[in-house]
Amino acid sequence: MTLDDAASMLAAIGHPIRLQVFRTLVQAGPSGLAAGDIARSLDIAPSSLNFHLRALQQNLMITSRNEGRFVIYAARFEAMSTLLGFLTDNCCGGNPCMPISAPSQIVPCSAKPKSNTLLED
Amino acid sequence: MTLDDAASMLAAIGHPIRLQVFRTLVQAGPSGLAAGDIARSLDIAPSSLNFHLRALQQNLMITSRNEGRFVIYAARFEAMSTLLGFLTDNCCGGNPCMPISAPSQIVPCSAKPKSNTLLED
DNA sequence: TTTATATTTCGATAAATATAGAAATACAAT
DNA sequence: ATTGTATTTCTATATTTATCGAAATATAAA
Repeated sequence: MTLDDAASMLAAIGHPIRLQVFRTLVQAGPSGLAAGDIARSLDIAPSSLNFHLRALQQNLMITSRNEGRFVIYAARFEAMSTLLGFLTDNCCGGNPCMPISAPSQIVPCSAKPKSNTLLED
Repeated sequence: MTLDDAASMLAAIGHPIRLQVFRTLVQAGPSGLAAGDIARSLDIAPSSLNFHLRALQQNLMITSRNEGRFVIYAARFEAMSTLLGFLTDNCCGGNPCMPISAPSQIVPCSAKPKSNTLLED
C-alpha cells in the first residue's frame, strides 16, 4: 500500500457523512445494508448519499452487491485493517500503537500507558 | 473524541502532501523540524507548505514552537494514538484491530492472522 | 543599520468537492 | 402492462480546497 493509497482512503473516511456511513456499515457487519436503509438511518438525500458511497467505493473502503432491486453495501474490514497497519507502521514512531501488521516487534500491547492530556476520548 | 473530530483529523492527513509532512515529522521525533527543512525535504513551495501545516495544526495533528527565526513543527503522537483508538473502537467491528485504547478487551494482539487478498501492504 | 534568511500572509486563480431536486433506469409486484 | 419502490445519473450551483508568486513580517548576522 502506497502513501497515496493511504491518503485516498483517509480522505474517503475524512468526511463526517462518509465516516458515519462507514461506521454504520461496520456495525451492520458483512451482510451489509441497502442504500435506502443507510439514507433513512442517516437522513441524507439519496443522490447525496450516492455521491458519498461512490467516494467510499472508489477508495476501496466498501463493496456493493445487487440483491433484487436493492443494492447492498458492506464495509471492507480488511481495508480498514490495512489502513491502520499503514498508520501504525508509518505514522506512530516508537509509540503506544501496537500494530497487528508488525509481527517482528516484541513490545507488548500496552507498553506505554495512555496519557491524553489534550485529546481525551 | 466526537465523530466530527475524527473526520477532521482524517481529512487533515487525507492528502498526500499532508500525510507526507506528518510522516516526516513522526520520523523526526519530538524535537520536530523547521518549516524550511520540511519544505526542502519534500520540495514544496513555502506558501503551499504553510497552507498544509496550518490544516494539520488546526486539526490538532501537529504543534509548532518558535526557535529564533525558525518555526519548529512536531507531530502530536498522542493525537494519532487517539485517532487510531477511535477507528479501532468504532470502525473495526470484531476485527483484527487490537487498540491500545480498549483496556477491557482480552483478545491478544494477533488473534486473527492477516489475510489481505485485495489490499496488500 | 544594512543585509540575509525564515516564515507567513495576501491575492488571484484553478480545480475539486458537496448538495440536492428532477429525471432516468432497474427491478418486482399487482 | 401498469404501478410502485430503489437507486443512480444528470444538472446546476455553492462552497471549499489547493497552488504559488509576490509582498510583508520577523529574527539573526555582519
